[in-house]
Amino acid sequence: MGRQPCCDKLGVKKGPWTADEDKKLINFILTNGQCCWRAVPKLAGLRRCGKSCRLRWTNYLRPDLKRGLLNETEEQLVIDLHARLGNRWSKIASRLPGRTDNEIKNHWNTHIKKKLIKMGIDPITHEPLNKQASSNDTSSPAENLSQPDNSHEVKESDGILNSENTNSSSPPTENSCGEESLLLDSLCSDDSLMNSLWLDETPLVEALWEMDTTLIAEIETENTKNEMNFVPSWEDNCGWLLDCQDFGIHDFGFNYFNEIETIGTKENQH
DNA sequence: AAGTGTGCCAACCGCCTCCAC
DNA sequence: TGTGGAGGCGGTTGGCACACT
Repeated sequence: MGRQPCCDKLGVKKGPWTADEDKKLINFILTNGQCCWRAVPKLAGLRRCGKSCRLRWTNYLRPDLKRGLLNETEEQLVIDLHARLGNRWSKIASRLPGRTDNEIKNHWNTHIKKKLIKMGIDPITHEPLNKQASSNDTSSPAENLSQPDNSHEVKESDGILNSENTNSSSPPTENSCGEESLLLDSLCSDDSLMNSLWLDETPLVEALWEMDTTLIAEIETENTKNEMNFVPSWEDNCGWLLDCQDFGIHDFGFNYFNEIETIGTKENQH
């Protein structure tokens, strides 16, 4: 006997989520919090698999999500992190507040991959496609990628990033500027952070957010006219709901959210 | 205007890891 | 220590929207 499916396949709905289903799921999560996804569909009155609910929530409904295309800085960060971490999308996503692993994965496959190939860089190894010609050629396109080192296939058991030996303290490239260089500087110089990524230390998330907020402050000071929003507000993140006519936002606006939250808080206090 | 091709992204699938028992 | 269940993760796919002919 094989493992039982995560949910009863019979009667489980698949395909795109409807506004009503979204509403139910949001309602339930805000009231009860995220726990026991398997039970969520039943308790929330959804004919969905628990996994599907979790995915829908984490990838689409979570209020702290940032929507829209990745900006250049984020893209650069993704490239750099990918060079070090490989296809560990969830780890990469943890470095980009408001972005999901799925979103980053999609963006990588549809945009960045092609971009890198166009630039003559192997998106898998991050080495120039004609690497043999000049592995240390500073005029190679790789320069534009903040010199992603070739040691991205770091042995996890080492516990120490090989990149430490290569470019961890190297100065930013001349092409880097403004917020990009700030982000990348921080990334390159923060070896302990990268080690944490590999060691899966629990305080990582907090550390990352701390670092990001520091960066935001720096970046905003640096360029107040820049429209980057690393930590969008609740309204920013939920703004899309307002744009969503199908959502019936008249009866499911922020007041609704707040109401649910209040109820949830009260209930949790019991 | 209609048909076809391409790009994009939400969602699914199956494997892996973690943890409780 | 072994086993099974639940959640997490990464790869893949289906379908919609837009561009092109």
